[in-house]
Amino acid sequence: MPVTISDVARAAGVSKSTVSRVLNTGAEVDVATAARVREVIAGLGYVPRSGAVGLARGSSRTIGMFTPSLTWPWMGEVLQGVADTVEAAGYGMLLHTSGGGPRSMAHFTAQVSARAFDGLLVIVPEDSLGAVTEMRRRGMPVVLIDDHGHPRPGLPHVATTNRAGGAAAAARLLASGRRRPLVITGPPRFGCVRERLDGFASVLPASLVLDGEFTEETGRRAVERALAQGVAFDAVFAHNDLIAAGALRALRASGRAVPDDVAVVGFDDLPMARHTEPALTTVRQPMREMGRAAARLLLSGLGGAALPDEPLVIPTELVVRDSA
Amino acid sequence: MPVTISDVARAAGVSKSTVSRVLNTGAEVDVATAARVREVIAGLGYVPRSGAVGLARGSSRTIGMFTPSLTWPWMGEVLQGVADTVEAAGYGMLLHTSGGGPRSMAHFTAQVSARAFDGLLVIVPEDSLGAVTEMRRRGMPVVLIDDHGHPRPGLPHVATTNRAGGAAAAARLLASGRRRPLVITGPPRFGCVRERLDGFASVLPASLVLDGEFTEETGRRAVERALAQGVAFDAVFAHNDLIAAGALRALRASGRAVPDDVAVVGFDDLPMARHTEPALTTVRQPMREMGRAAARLLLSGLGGAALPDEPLVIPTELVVRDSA
DNA sequence: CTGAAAGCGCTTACAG
DNA sequence: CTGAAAGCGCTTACAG
Repeated sequence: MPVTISDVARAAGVSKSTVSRVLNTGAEVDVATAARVREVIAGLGYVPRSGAVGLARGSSRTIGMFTPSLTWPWMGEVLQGVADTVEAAGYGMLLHTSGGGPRSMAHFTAQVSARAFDGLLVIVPEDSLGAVTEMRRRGMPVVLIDDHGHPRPGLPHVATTNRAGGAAAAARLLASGRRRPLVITGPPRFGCVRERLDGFASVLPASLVLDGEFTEETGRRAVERALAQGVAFDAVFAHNDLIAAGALRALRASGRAVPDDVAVVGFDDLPMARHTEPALTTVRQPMREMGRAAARLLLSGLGGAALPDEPLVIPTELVVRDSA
Repeated sequence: MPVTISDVARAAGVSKSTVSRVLNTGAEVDVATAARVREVIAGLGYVPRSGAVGLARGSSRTIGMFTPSLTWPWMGEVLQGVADTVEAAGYGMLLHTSGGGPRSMAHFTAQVSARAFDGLLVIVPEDSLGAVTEMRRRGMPVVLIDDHGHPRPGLPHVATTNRAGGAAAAARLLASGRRRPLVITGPPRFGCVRERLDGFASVLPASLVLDGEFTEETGRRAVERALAQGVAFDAVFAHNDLIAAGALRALRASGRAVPDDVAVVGFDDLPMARHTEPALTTVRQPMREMGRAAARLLLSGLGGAALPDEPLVIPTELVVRDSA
C-alpha cells in the first residue's frame, strides 16, 4: 500500500538507482530526468522508509537521549534544547528513562546494542556511569550533560560554571552589605555542591553551612534550626531554588523580612522562582543551552569531528529579582 | 565489526533461520540446538539490529510522541507516564516537538510518512489537528492526550473530568461557607474552560467571571481589577495553578488573608502548588495517568485491538491544602 | 526440527 | 548520465 522507491521508478520510467540519486546526491543526474522524478515523487507523496534507508546506509539518523527522570523541574528545558537542535539537523530523538529500575536499564542497553541510534546524550545518572562508559568503549558516540559537576575523564560533556555561580551569589550579597551568610547545600557527594561552596567562600566566608537534600523541606528545616540555635545571619545562599523556597517560607513564618532582615539567593532559576514571595534572586543554570550544546557536540561527532576531551562549559548567570 | 545473525549461525553450526527461530518463536526448535544457539548468542553478545528486524517485519517497535512544547509545567508527568508504559512493553519512544514552527512540523510529517514508528501519541496542539487527522486517515494509529477538552470525533483520546473538577472546587468552597466566588478562567475558546465553568456553576453560581491566559499575570490582574471595582468576593476559583498563584499574590498585596478572607482553589496540581503561600488547594489533573492510559491504549491498538470511539476519561481529584 | 531462498526497501560501487 | 546487481541484517513461507 505505501509507495516505495520501485513505484516511483516505474512511474518515472527510470531505475531505482536514479530515483535514489535524485533523492540523495542530486548530482550526476540529467536535469530533465531529475525534474521528472521529482514530480513523480511529489505526485505520489513518496517518502523513503527510514528503516530501509538506515539499514542500507548503516546509520539511523536518530540519537538516543537517556535520563534518570523526566519530571525533574528543569528537565523540560534540557529536552527542548536537545529536541530543537536535533530536529533542525533532521535527526530523530529516541527517549529513555532509567527511572524504571534495572529493567528499564536493561531495555536501554539492548537498544544501544541494537544500534537503534547513532549517538547518545546522557543526563548523568548517579549510578549508570559504568554502563555509559562501557557503551562508549564499544564505539557508541556519547556526550554527557553534567548537572552534578563530577569530573568525567574521557567522556565528552557539557557542564556549567558552578564555581562562578557561587561566587556571583556571594558578590551580590556582599554588595548589599551582608556579612553573615547561612549556606544551605545539597548532598556533599555532588561535585556541584563543593564547587558552589568554593566559589561562594572565595568571595564571602560562610557563617554556617548546613547540608541536606535538594528539597524545600531541607531549606525550611535548615533555617528553623539556625534560628533555634540563635545563629546570627543576614543572608541565605541556597544551593537550589527548592531549598530557597523552603528557606523563604521558614523566614516568613519566623517574622523575618526578606530581603530587609535576610537576603536570599537560590540556584537554578526554575519557573517557580518568579512566583515565590518575594520573587527569588537566583543563579540561573542554562539548562536549555546545555541541551543545545550537547546535541550540537554529538551531531558534530557523528559528522566525523573529534569530540573534545575538555568539557564544554556554559556559564551561569545571576538573575536579580526581589529576594536579594 | 558488530556481530550479526550470520556470525551466530556460523559459530553455532546452524542456519540463520534457526537462530531467528530461537530468537523469536522459540518453538519448533530442538531443545539442545536452542540451548547451544543461546550460548553462542550470550557469548558473542549478539543483539539483533532493530533497523533490520523492523524492515523484515514491517514494524519498528517504536511509537512517536508529538507535543507542542516540552517545557509546559506538567509535560514531564505525561512523558514519564508514556515512557514507563512504552518501555515496559519493549517499545521505543521517538519524541517530537512542534515548537520549531512549520519546519519542525514538516520534519515530523516526514517521519510519519517514513514509518519511523508504528503508532503515534499526540498532545493536542491547537493548530495541527488537521495534520493529525490526515495521518490517521492514512492508517497511522493515533491516540490523543487531550488537555483542552475539545470533542475529537473519530480520534481515540484520553481526557479528564474537567466538569467534575470544577464542581469539586465549588463544593469545597460551598462547604466552607463561601457564597460569592470570583472565577478566573483561561481562554474561553478552550473546551476545558467551558467545562470547568459549567461544573462549577452547577454547584455554586459565580459572582464574577474574568477570563485571560493561563498565566500568573492573568490571576494577579484579575484580582486587582475585581478589588478596584469593589466587587465583593470571598473565594477565587482559578482555572489553573499559575492563575491561582497570581491571585494569591494580589490578595496578599492587598492585605487579604487566605483562606480567612478569601479562599482560593486552583487547577492542575503542579509541584509549585505545595510551595505557594499558603499551600494551594487545587484540582489535580492526572497527567501521568493520562500518559500511561494513552500509551496503553495505543499499544493495545498496535496489538490488533480496536481503538475505542469513546474518550477514555481519567478523573480529576481535589487536593486539599491550606488555601481553601 | 532445519535449511535454502526470497523478500523487506533502500544505497552504492561497478559497468557502460 | 544511467541501470543491473549486490548488499545492508533480518524474517518467513516453503520444502524436506
